Amino acid sequence: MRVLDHPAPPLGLSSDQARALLKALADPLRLQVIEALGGGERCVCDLTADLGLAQSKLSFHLKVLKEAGLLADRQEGRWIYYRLIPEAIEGLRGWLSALGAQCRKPASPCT
Amino acid sequence: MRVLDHPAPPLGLSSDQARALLKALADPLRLQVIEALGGGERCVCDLTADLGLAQSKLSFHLKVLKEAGLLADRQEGRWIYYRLIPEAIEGLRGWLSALGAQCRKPASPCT
DNA sequence: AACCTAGATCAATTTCAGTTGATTCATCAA
DNA sequence: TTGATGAATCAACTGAAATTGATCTAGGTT
Repeated sequence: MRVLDHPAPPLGLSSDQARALLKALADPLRLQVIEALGGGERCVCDLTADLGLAQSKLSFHLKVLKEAGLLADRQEGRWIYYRLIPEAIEGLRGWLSALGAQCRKPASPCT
Repeated sequence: MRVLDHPAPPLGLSSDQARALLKALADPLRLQVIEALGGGERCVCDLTADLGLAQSKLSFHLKVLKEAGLLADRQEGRWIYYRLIPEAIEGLRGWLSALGAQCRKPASPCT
């Protein structure tokens, strides 16, 4: 299930949606991919070369990122171009801001 | 190494720091902990009870979150209180906003 | 048609994070 | 001091996710 397929509960991700995004991002290789795509759309062959990865390895991680809703792809002839979906990142940012909001009050001391 | 121990490169997290935070957050149990602490500081015994976790299990995850720089703890008698470090969340948000910025340009077609 | 290349997929393995239960440590009470 | 409790730590186990190399598919080319 794609995280962003849902019409979206009014606005703002559920915990689970956020966690899926976090998990997808929390891998060194995938983060490199994300950062590489931060500069704009790229084809798989370029990514493979730039990151120096085995083809099946990259393919695996692209799939994970795509299924998480972070990437979209598009075919053109025999090449496939991947790009970031900025709304996914934006959604995660929004979710994070809800977290930090009200956490500064001290504990009710423990009995 | 604590992610937030560094005086911090001017402002803004490194990739590695961001990844450490993402990884720490990308676990269902740890996310529950974070959300539980969103309401304010809590002692471990309360968290254990609220989340219905084995003690060593919670302890393990608290450690992960603390080492990632997301939580701080404080001892009071025999109890230990944990709280969120909102700056960590804030830092991650900032890092995310840098990502989505310029990713909308199409690929330079692949040769 | 035969062939080549970009990329996805699959099965087998490896790796590593999370779980479990036991043990240890420290603080407080009797 | 002894005993009890809150919490961290450790070693052994489990399982999910990543890596690897091979195979498969589809689009182009000749």
